[in-house]
Amino acid sequence: MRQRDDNKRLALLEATLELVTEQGFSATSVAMIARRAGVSPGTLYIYHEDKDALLVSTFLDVCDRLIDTALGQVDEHLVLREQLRRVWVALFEVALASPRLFRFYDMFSHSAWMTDELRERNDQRLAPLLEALAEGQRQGLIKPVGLALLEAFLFRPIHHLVQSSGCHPFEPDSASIDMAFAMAWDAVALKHCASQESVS
Amino acid sequence: MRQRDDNKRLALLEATLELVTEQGFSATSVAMIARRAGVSPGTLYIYHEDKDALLVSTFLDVCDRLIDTALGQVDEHLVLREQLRRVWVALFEVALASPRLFRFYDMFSHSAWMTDELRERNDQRLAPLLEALAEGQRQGLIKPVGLALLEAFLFRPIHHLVQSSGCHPFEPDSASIDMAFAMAWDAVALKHCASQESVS
Amino acid sequence: MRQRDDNKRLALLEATLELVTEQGFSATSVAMIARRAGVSPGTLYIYHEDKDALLVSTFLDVCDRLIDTALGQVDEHLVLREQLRRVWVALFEVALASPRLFRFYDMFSHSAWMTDELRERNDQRLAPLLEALAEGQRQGLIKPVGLALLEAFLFRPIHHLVQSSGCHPFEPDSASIDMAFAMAWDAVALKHCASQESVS
Amino acid sequence: MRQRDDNKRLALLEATLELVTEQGFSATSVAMIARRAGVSPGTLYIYHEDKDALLVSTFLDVCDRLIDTALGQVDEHLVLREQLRRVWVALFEVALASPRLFRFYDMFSHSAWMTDELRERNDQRLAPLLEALAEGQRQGLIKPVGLALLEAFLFRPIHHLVQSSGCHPFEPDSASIDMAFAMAWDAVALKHCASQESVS
DNA sequence: GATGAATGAGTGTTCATTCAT
DNA sequence: CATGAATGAACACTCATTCAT
Repeated sequence: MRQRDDNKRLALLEATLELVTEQGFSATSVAMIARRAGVSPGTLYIYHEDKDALLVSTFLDVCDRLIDTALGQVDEHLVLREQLRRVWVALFEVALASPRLFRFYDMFSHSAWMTDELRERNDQRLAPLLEALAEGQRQGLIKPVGLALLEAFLFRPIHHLVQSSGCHPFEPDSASIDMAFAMAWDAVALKHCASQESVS
Repeated sequence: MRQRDDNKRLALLEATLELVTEQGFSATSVAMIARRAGVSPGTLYIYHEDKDALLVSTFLDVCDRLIDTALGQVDEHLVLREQLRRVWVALFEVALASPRLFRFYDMFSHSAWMTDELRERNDQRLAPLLEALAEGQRQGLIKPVGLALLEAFLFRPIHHLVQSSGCHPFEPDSASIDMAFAMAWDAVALKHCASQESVS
Repeated sequence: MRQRDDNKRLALLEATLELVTEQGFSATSVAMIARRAGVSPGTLYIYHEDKDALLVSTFLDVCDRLIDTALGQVDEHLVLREQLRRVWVALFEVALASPRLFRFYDMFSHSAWMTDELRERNDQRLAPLLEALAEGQRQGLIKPVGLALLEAFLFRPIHHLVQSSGCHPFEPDSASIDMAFAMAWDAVALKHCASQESVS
Repeated sequence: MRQRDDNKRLALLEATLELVTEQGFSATSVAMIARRAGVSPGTLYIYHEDKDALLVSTFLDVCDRLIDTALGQVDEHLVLREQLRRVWVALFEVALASPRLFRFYDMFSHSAWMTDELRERNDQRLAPLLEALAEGQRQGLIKPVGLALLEAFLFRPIHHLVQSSGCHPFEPDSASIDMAFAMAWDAVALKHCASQESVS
């Protein structure tokens, strides 16, 4: 008997990621995904219950790759600002290497497949980062506002910038990323005059 | 594709807006839209060339309602900060009144139907607002950064906050909106110590 | 706008009757039925919710044709034995004219689609005939036994005989039918010696 | 298609019997049968050439169990009427013990898988019983009619009664079975007035 | 012999679109 | 202009069968 092949599982996730970001959810058929993954349509259903389950699995895989990238930079020995800067840099680097990751994440999370359950799962996986922010608030470094606001100004802009969609391009070179992060930091930091050099 | 009955045209746009935000693009069939709008599927094709054209028309309608809301607050006689604050407040008000507007905008703009052409059209419609920002940069009020960055920190967060999606709710009362706007302003403003009271 | 076409509805029922009796339920695809009926697969779904509903509708149509044939012979002015004889003759005639009718009836009624609800419906349609039998029992003409037994000996044998399946052929000519009916009558009749000539 | 493990062979037949009577032929997949039998789909093909062969084998197994039950009661030392009565009683007992047997028999024999070849095989297996009837005809006990008619009134009603399908239940207790058999006997017997007490 | 992953043709069903009325 | 019946290609999914292990 053949063993279940992890290569096939990954090939299906990768094919889904590619095709959905190229053509969109509705234009991507199960048959196309199977062909691109090099398996037959029937095989797809050994690894995934149905098309919806495949999309969700792909989303979870994408989320984990992004979240692992971010969490890999959380290091309690560094000051908060430096931790966050490294998270930013790491995410821009992964966006350069695999532009589809953020694209798929955004497509899925704005689709009708997105659920609160999935949102909560990701939030829990991000707990170390969110805890670092909470600690920053307790230390008076971060504005004492709700998590929704911190997310909106710290993380959301990343999604906008890495897709650099449309008319106003953003070139993610080292200097640009530093400037972008400085703006994020200004938004969330409880500032003292001395810190103003962040924009110098 | 003559347009005789404007009621029917609007009913179709409204039905599309409702159904797509409820069920998603792929789960929304032309027949469902027609039924919700109170017309027959055949009639739909008198007003719209095909399903794609209907989705794009709905998107343009949604964009115009949001853009008009924003532009309605641009008033050269006010200082830039106040203009932007009014834009923020107006957008939150419209989000409360018609939550589907932002939801549809985000769903569509992250879908495969979004094109650079559409993005550019919206940018041109937003010209007065973008021009006000450019003037602010010339006056040394706004950080001298590219438009992508200003968008990312001034407008993107609004989309995040009005959907208040998921675990971290954002209650858009007057105080919360002011605080949120203060963060946006801190992100983009070229600050002097005196302005620090924005977070007080 | 086109009107719903009763010819199409009937053509679908007839095509189903033909194909199922020729090939069986599982070997008969929806596409085959549609082609035989001269419509497209999609059209089938305008007239029937799904394949199951089409099969049930065909069954009901078949039942009604058989039941109407039988009930057409019920005439209170005739003695019971003559009424039943006419029912028998009429059913054999319809079996000769449309052999598929009994074949489909039996195939369906022994399949997993058969339900008590359908059985009850047919029983209610047959009420006049069953009532005549009950009256016969009150008059001492028919053995005072349950309906299941009367059915088993009066009607079930018809199904067996009209299909004349297999090795022991039954030629439904006038004399044979009369003999067969005599046997059915002997089974259910509360007999007196005088009636013995029924087998003469 | 070697047979090594007779347990597996029997488990497959039993699983087929159960699933087909529960769900019908088309709803019963090879994978379901294998799972119910506790083997893998591949193993099934060691014991049976394909699905059709499995169904036919199950049918033959069911036929043999029913035919053996009937033939076990044929005893030339008894008068014909008593022989037939014992056949009836035995078949009702097996129907009570294994209701699926008659159900499967009827489902299969009304399906498109039924062939004249199978019918003939069963007929040959039933030869002793049919021969007893022929002998009865020669002795003037049984009406001198074709085998089709004798089958229709002697055996067909059993199938109807043991399934007791639908609205008119038949309780197969000893008295009811005797009454039912009396009706069958009346149908086929060449009667003399003296025998009338059968309905007393 | 036994397994179950793999296959791909085939299924029932949907749906954007057309067109006779 | 308006209708909704009709279409048929395309879809997601199943399943009898094979075969590498």
